[in-house]
Amino acid sequence: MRTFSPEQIAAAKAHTAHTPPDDIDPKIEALVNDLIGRVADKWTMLILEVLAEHGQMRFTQLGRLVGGISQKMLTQTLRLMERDGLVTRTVHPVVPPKVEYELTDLGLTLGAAFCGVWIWATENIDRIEQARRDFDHKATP
Amino acid sequence: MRTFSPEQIAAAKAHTAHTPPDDIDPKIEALVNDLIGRVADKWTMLILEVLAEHGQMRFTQLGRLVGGISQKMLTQTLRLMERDGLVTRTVHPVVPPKVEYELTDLGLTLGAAFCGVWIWATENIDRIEQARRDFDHKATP
DNA sequence: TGCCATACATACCAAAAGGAGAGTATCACC
DNA sequence: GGTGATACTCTCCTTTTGGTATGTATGGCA
Repeated sequence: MRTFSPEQIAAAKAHTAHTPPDDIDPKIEALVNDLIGRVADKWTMLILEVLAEHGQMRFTQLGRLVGGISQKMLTQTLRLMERDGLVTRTVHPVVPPKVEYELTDLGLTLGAAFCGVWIWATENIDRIEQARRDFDHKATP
Repeated sequence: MRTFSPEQIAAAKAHTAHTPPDDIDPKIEALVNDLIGRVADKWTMLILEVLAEHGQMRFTQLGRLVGGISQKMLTQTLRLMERDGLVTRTVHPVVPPKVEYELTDLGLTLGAAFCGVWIWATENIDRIEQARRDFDHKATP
């Protein structure tokens, strides 16, 4: 995980920098909220991470590396990601079947964007666990 | 939405820059994955956004601004966010009750981290909708 | 003497998510 | 002729999620 090149991270930061985000079109906003809901999904994020780390990969291997994902969820999530243009799916017509998945440019930039959240989580996990302990302690003294 | 100060964004970017993310402690990784699953939730993100935009706010008003959220989900999500140390909850012992919610520093930095994803979504929504149209077109010609 | 406002808690119910397991197609290999 | 490998799909079932509707406490106000 967290394996985005410095160039990718720099690109993401450049985006963040040059956009003064102050539009409030309600229609766009709804679309964006939906999109975020779609993309901020557990399996989507984990698959994104594995593909960013390992590049092109086959179905079963991908499932192993993600860990704890059922075939159903893996297929489903990969299809949605393909539909959104985040991954490419190339079928090699051989027997036994061989299908390879790889991130598109769009997928890579999304991975870079999520990188900030991932870093936030790794950096603040201690504070959050402490906050939880405090909260639970106050609740049940 | 998208109302983080330039300083916050700069801080988030600084984080992204100085951290060479190459640890692979499996225990930490699991914790981080859980945390992300917790935090990358639809209502959490929307509440975060509203609080970042408007600062301190009361329960009912917050619900109105988030839009489309039930009382149950609002209470539930706010409790979880409070437990994680993302918001403070101050009860004014008056009648009728008055409770105010406000982001903590931790909440603000999380908002800043998500900012990149939000910007990614707004910038790429057209490409994604196009990708979806292409995909659906190929599926049903 | 009601009635209202606020910030919940609680109970019930419908819908959706997601896991387990079996089935399928095809060819190579033993 | 039977077995195995791969990438699925399909069905059944359980768990989770989330909405609605209702209850509650309290004091000011008409």
